[in-house]
Amino acid sequence: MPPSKRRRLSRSGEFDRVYRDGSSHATRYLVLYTFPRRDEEREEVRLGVSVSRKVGGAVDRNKVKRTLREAFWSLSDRLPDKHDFVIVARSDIGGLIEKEGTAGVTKSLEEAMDASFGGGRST
RNA sequence: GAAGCGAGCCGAGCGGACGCGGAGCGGAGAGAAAUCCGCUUCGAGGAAAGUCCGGACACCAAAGGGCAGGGCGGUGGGUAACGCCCACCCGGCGAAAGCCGCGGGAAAGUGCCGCAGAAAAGAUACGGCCGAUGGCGCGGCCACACGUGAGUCGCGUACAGGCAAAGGUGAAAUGGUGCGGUAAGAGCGCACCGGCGUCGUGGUGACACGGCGGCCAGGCAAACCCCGCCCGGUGCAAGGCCAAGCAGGACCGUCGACCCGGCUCGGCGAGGUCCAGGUAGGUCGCAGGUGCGCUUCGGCGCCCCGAAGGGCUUCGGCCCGACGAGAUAGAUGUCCGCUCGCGACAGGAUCCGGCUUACAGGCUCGCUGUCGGA
RNA sequence: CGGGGAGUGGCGCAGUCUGGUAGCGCACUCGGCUGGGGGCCGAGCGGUCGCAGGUUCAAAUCCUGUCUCCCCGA
Repeated sequence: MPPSKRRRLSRSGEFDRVYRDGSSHATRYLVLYTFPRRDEEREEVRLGVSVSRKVGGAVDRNKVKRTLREAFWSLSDRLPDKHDFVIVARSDIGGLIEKEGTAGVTKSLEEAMDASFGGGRST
């Protein structure tokens, strides 16, 4: 299992590349963008999270980000190498976390992943 | 006791596992970089919030004068400063403790006061009231020259004149109520109340109390304005350093451009504007300081007390003590066990002092006496 | 993080500076012209002026607080 530290997107250009050239799949609670990187040596998976002010205040938004990251890296077995991902939270996700916690977010994220690149990890 | 009022404080705790951000140490690798591993340690709030004020700090050459512009507004203190705080005064509310108030000037000027109403700011006209005085008319008495008036009385008229109470409008009508007074009336006179001026006393002062005078003065300044005090602009995306990268051209300018927020005086002194092209990375700023707590000393204020003295609050000084967040797509959770009242509002982004707004529940101290009990 | 702007019928806007009547266009309803539709003409319906306090006799307008939305700045 790869460690989860600091595998983050941090530049505006990196986000723009994923939005523009990647593919997207949405559920009621989130949108998952997927972008396969080419021509780079690094094989790691990276994640960016976007939570707008519609979701809530600073406390709520930090909590959504934490929960999304935790759910994402708990599914790291399924992730293909050399890909960048961006998860955009939709405004209903606050209620989901309050009712079902991390498990509900993980389920919603799995739905999006199924639609994006199918079942289990491809060798 | 219930209710109410004021001030201050807390705002989940403990243990375990897995994680997150910073710093330090050790290790892997080759030696200091990058990366990875292990250990230690630190890691959000009373409002961190809204960004409404005030400062620190930084740059604009220095941060200069005048005008314009903006802010504040009872008095006296406090403060680095404030639009903040404290005490007091005045006005309003409450039975009280207390609470609330952008609370200077309307006899410097300008402006506004819709509808209604006679009238909305010099009050005057309008509609009215009066019949004391004069005039006119009629009648009685009186006089005589017998149809006149120069006298007198009564009635009428409203011509001269007197009056400003009543005018059921309005948010507001040149003071209110009562008595006297008069032809009718009127602060015309008197009593009480309200307002103004002046003098005296008390107070640092805002003001308060008392005496006297006289009835002259509508409201709005969160309308312009006047008076007093204060204010240069921009904001850490300020700004300094380093690295990477590109391509130049046109015009203006030391005969003084650009700039100093606007105008002007004055000043600075070499670059500026536009088009095209390139890059939007790192690091410093970035945290121990006008801040907090305790004791003591001193000062302002308020309260208790016969006095000596004491209590509260606030500011300043000395000593002592505590306090290690500094991120940069941006760190505090998840799961399990236990306790209780089952946990609200909500998280740094340069820092500090205030204000305002949001908030489950709880604690401490002081006060009031509409209600109940003894 | 800092700086600015806007909330008025269903929609887009005036009115706010200078306080007393909330107005315009489109849309909607009814009637007329037409064989019918469109179009034109006439009449009508519809607004807590984002919210809460304050000043004033009187507030969409002036003042304070608060909520929402939008724009700009390395």
